[in-house]
Amino acid sequence: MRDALDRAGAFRTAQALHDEMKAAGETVGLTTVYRTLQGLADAGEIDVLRTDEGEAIYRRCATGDHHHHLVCRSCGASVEVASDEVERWAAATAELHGFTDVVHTAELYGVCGSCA
Amino acid sequence: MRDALDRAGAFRTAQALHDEMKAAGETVGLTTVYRTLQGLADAGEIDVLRTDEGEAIYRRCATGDHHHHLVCRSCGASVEVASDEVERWAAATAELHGFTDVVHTAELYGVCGSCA
DNA sequence: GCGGTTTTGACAATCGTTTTCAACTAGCCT
DNA sequence: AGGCTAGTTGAAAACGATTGTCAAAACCGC
Repeated sequence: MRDALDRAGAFRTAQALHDEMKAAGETVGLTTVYRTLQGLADAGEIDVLRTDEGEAIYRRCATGDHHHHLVCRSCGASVEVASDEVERWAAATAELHGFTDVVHTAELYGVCGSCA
Repeated sequence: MRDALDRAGAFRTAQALHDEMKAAGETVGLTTVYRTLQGLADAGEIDVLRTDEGEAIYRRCATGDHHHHLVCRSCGASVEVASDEVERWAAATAELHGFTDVVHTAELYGVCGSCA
């Protein structure tokens, strides 16, 4: 499964991943794909985002550290970006309004150079 | 419907809103709630986010301008925040990696002062 | 009132995801 | 080997949010 995600090198839905694994000759059930993805996500080995339509998309990232993504909405390719600015902004904003235990999401969606 | 959202003053799922409207004595079908919310969202009159679980949550915001949210994960209360820093970061990052037509999301989730 | 359009909402259908459960494996003890 | 147990698998059923269907109800200009 990790292999399949690495092969993709981009964000994929569980079902897309399943299709690709089947196409690659692997015999695996959709249930197992969901289960394994969930496990990897819980273990922090892969990142999970939600599309506008609410579908979960998964990606194996180079680092387990906190970071954000610049995702191509056409092919799913993505760049991992870290940003002190965003971290500082999030922390400052949370404190300003008296919120605690704050986590943040910050993702960029566009069209990559190859797809344009 | 707008009234109900205003009354809530916070992010709500379609179903929660439906419950609250029923409780307030309004007779309205869940279908209509979904339909109306969709219409308002398309018209840019309300904001839509997705929870971690993929559910859509809706909120009537004070401004139609682009902004982000600091949302309480306990009661749904939220603060609208605008940030030049984030806008600049998004634009610069997109350009750096050759992405075009980039939109971004940036939301903060925490626990508000009243709920803490 | 009266035909025609629009809005409504109960219900069924859809779709992503999770659960169930029986079949299958893998390991392990003897 | 043979048998026992625990863990893993995947097909099919269940689930929950959302959307589609369609007939009934409300509205409108006449």
